Amino acid sequence: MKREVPKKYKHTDVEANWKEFWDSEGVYEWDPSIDREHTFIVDTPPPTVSGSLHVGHVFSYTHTDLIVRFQRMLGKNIMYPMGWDDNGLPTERRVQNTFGITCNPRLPYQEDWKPEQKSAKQKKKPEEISRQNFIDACDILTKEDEKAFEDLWRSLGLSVEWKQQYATIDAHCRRVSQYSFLDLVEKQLVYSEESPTMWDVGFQTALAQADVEDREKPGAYHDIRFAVEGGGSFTIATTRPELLVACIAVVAHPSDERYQGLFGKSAITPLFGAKVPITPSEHADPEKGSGIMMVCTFGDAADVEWWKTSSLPIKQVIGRNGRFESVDFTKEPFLSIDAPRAAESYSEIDGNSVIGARKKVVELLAEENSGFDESAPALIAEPRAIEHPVKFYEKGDQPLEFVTTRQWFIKILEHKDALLEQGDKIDWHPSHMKTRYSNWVRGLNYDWCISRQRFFGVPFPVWYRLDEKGLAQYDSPIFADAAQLPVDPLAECPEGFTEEQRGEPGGFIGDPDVMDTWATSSLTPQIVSHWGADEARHAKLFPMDMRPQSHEIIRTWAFYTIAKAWMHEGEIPWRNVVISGWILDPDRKKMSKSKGNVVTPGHLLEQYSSDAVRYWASRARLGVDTAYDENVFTNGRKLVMKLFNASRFVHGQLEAFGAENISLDAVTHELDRALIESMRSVVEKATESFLAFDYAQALSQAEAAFWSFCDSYLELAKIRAYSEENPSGRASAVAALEWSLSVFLRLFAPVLPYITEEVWSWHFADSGEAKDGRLASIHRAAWPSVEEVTSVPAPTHASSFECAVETLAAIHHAKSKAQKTLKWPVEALAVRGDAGSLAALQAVLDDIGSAGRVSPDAFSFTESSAENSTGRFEIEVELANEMLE
RNA sequence: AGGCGCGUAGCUCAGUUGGCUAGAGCACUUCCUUGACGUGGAAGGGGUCAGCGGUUCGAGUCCGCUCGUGCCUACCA
Repeated sequence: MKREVPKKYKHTDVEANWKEFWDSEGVYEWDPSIDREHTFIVDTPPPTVSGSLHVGHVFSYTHTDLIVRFQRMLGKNIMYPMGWDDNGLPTERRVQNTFGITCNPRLPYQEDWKPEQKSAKQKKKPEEISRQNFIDACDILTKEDEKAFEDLWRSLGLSVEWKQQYATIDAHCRRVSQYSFLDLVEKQLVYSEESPTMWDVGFQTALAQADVEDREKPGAYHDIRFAVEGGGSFTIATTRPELLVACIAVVAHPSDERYQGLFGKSAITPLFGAKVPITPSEHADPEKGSGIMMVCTFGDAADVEWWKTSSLPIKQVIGRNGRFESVDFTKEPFLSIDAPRAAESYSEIDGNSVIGARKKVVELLAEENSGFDESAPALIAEPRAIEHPVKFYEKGDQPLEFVTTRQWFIKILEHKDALLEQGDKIDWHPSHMKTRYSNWVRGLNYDWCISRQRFFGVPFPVWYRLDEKGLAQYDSPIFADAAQLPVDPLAECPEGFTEEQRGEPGGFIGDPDVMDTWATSSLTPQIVSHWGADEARHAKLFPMDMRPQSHEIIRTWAFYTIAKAWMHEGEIPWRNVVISGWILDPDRKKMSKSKGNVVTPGHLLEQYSSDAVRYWASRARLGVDTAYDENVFTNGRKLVMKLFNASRFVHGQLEAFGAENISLDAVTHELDRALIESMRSVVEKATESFLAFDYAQALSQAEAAFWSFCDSYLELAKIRAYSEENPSGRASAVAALEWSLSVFLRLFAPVLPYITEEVWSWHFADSGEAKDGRLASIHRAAWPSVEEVTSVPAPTHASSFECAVETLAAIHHAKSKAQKTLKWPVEALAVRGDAGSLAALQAVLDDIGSAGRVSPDAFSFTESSAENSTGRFEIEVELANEMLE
């Protein structure tokens, strides 16, 4: 598109214009007819559609776009899709709050139902709706956000292929996710099991190891005396006295001298009078506490591990809601030697939360006769306060408990080695990020629990038969057929059954759970490739080239994606992982919504321009955290303005000379050849950096070269460039200017897509080759290459450019020192230097003369072989007495 | 407690496999102005490269230790 050259640069106009152009011309479209080898595929992170994006998102998404734009200019067919993550808890909560609804998966779908904004009063009594209606409501709400996100991405100039969009809760993603589950069933990589699992009592759902984090919390050691059957006692220390009722054993280290006499005997728990074995176990640390400890089902992960290797029963006292459940002390496993007394004690805590129960138990333990040995309190001292790590669901606010429930798991523990190997096959940028992956895989302790007791998400394509008594037959689930997907087992019935048989003895029930949101997110490559639906497309798009993401989700998104790709196809999902750092606030804390220190990007794009914001992002190397600093936006804007002004000047010369007369064959002047020589090296270095995903270095190289081009070359060559008396010198300068500008524009195009496209359109869009019948865009132009100037010889003297710059600098210095304008004429200029440098200098003397206002006869040269400490030359400048006309 | 980073000018950061007098931008000081650009240009001040020790002809760069800082993982009796 040919554009008039504006006098002033108004980024808002320019950006609006080109944004529209790129879209209407399909500049960023993926061409399905091109083969894999010439295609570059990105596994774009689908942003969570809840609330708003902040500068941290702008930062990392720009990094991806830089690499994509570079690859596109290398001639690659680009697949750069965009997804929206609207699956899972954040959306569930927001839809509930906005529409005052709640999901009841047991309700039937109502076709004509529409969500409405509700008053605060109405929201107090949320309307119950079916799962599919809830998903519809989510669609409606997230669509608005997605539109806002898309607008921002477009403004920022992300060269996304907007025809390739997905949302993680849409039918396509649900199908892929369920298809993945069925494939894992077939490969026997998934199983369901009733076992103690990490459980959030607030959200009332099972969790996976990756969802859990440690938080430092205050706690207290309680020293509690246990009686020994047949006489005697010992003291354990615990931070969880409320779990005393769930104690199944007492253990000490086998080598611990203090307890040798107790092994094999039974202990009697205080308050509840349960007889539990005293056992030697490596699990106990003699150094810690009293060296002897109680094992409860379940206080922590160690208890679970220990219990698994024992043959002891489970004493599940904490229910799904985190409250203490009723217990019968007259029967196993809770059988007490004094059941009435145990029941009386327990009546105090039955139905309490963990916190309430703890308080009560401590009070009870402090009473006389609380133990079963002698008439003294079992709690033998005041609790000792400590700080200790406690496991929490990362989105939760109550400590996790271990609750025994039936869950689906993906087998990852037995495949650690294979998954480590897969990690090795991928190139990580920066490379040390692979260590985080490896550490995580090595440290895994649980298979991947993928079922969640939530409503909004991808359901399991599974039903269970009910026997005559109405009990579910979990051992022989009925799986959906791949052709049925996506399926909602609570709304649809399995083959061979009718809806009337749902929940009836001899009938069936649907699996009520939904999958972990990562079970779907881990399939983003397969979602984009249409795995299982379009094998030809899948073959063209999988595995991908690049996964951009941040480092805190290596343990989740990267790990799960690698695991799924390996399980389904024995492949790596992508060849490169590209990790952006974080944006830190001025106090060097991570910018995040929860900390309330976020900066939103809208006004920055307005104020500084999209190019300037992209410049800011482009300066940060991969994996490096960056402090938020608005000065960098200003630098970016200055670069944009400089490009605009320098281009305006060059364009003026090209117009005046006549575009049709410009030829690289005319580059005969020493200075111009020296410029092109230096450009060759810039192009090579920038290309090398970009190929190594180091866009920041590529930018820094291009930028340094460009400012030097403006300050030195343009100053030296400008007079010759419009001198009509010197046609060959002029032709040489104009051709050098044209090529150099085209190189700079293309080097900056990935970083500054708007200004470069704008300037490109003034001159180069006409000469550039239009592809596919589309109008030429710089973003479809070829990445600059030294091949373009093979016809231009190297300069005669390798140092002529440096000699010119040094001499001009000396002239400027003299004028600056004398506080004169740079246009002040020079009376005499004496240069001392070695013969080679003097020869190089003389080859470019005409330009120095015109730029420095030195007449040809004012120069004098003296050969000197002496080494000079400050430069190539010793230069004496004598200024004229007065400014000439 | 282990692992991985980081510590260079007042601020934000470069510094490639060890190699001339350690760089850039911003900020600061002084000056220049009208034909690409004051959103510009020129000149200048400012650093015991966290500290200590080692290898080397030579260390910001390699090795060891220490300190500070951040993240990841672990630690729940």
